[in-house]
Amino acid sequence: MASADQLGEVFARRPKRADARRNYDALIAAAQEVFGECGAGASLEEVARRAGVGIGTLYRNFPKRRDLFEAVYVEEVRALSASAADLADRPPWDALVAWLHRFVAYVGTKRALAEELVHDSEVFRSCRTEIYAAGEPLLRRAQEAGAARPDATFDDVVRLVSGIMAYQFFEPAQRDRVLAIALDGLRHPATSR
Amino acid sequence: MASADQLGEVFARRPKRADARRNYDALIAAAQEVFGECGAGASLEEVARRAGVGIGTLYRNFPKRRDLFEAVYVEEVRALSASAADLADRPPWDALVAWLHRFVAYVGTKRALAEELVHDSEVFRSCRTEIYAAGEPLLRRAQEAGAARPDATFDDVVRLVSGIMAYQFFEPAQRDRVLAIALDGLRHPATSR
DNA sequence: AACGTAGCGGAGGGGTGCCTCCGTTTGCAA
DNA sequence: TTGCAAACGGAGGCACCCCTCCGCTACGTT
Repeated sequence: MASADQLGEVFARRPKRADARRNYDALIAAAQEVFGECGAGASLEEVARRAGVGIGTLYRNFPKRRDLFEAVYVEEVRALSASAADLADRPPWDALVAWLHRFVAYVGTKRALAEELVHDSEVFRSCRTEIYAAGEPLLRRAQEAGAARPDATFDDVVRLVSGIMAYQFFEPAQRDRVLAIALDGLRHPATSR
Repeated sequence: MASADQLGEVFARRPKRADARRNYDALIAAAQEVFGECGAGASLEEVARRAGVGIGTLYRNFPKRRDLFEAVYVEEVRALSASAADLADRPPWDALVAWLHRFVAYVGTKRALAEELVHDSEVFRSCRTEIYAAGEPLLRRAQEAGAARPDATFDDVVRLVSGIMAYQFFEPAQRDRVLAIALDGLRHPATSR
């Protein structure tokens, strides 16, 4: 699979020596934090600082800004896509909703990142494929079971949910209420209520 | 009304001398452009440059970064809130949907701005009040007519719609499809379909 | 234990943005 | 027309960031 190749390729860039690997991982963790807080425009020196690592080390591991973006992004995608597997035994609609809730958590901080990468990045395309491979069957299953409206594409659903959740909700109850409205719209007309 | 006071106050900051007024307006127009393109982190010198004005002039009119944000924001809000009036004669549901479409256009580029201002700004709160004053009656009317679900607050609707639209849609048809799904969820259960 | 090398880190040059300050220009009232 | 206060604009000081380069460190091997 082309997508697996791409993701594996990024993964394979991890260094082998113990200290180097530690730094690499610390950098990705720090980048997740910093990008989450400051968006894609965040300072790389801040990332290095927070990782407890010299700026030189950052640039050796990630020569271009985009390389760091990609590595962070791939890390997230791997986790999300893996999480689709353990939903197979749930009822179709529940499985879809549960996965979308995880998707929401994933997309929350990664918005800015995605927008940065969306411009011609092979890796980004692979990640999309990966996510779609994980989530699309869940939607199809719900549609085949008559639980979800048949005219919605998976891409529609992704945009529906991820957009809503990108906003900060100070009140969790409201977040659920809004998501519920959206999901009601996604339900199959005959089935809803 | 407290909100009108606040908005009027910002409005009153406009300079009186003809050349100064021209520059002030050019700055706001340029800022709308630049913030739309680059987000809230955009360079103020770029704004001045694009307005064809010295950086000093920018800082005299808007001593703090936030002042410029507020002025741009207030400008948008005035337009949006005014636009609710000419929907009064449409059927309740149609009026709501039409206004939400305008809201979408408004919110598209102002996302970053809003996030910047949301942290303790009196003016921002006034703008919220202003928008809610314009939009909330439309929702209430639709709910009273039995066209919209009664458990949704106006705040819910704002978040539902604005979140979705914050993403760029390359295909307008998809944007409409996604919005339609969300609005279906907003419809009253008994009325939908 | 000793060594070769992969990896480290931060100094530093270049660039950009923020904001202030002040000599110059210009609108407008008399 | 003239005068002056209001407004202009950009030079410049400061801060931060990007990225490169190279002398030093310490990992893992023998």
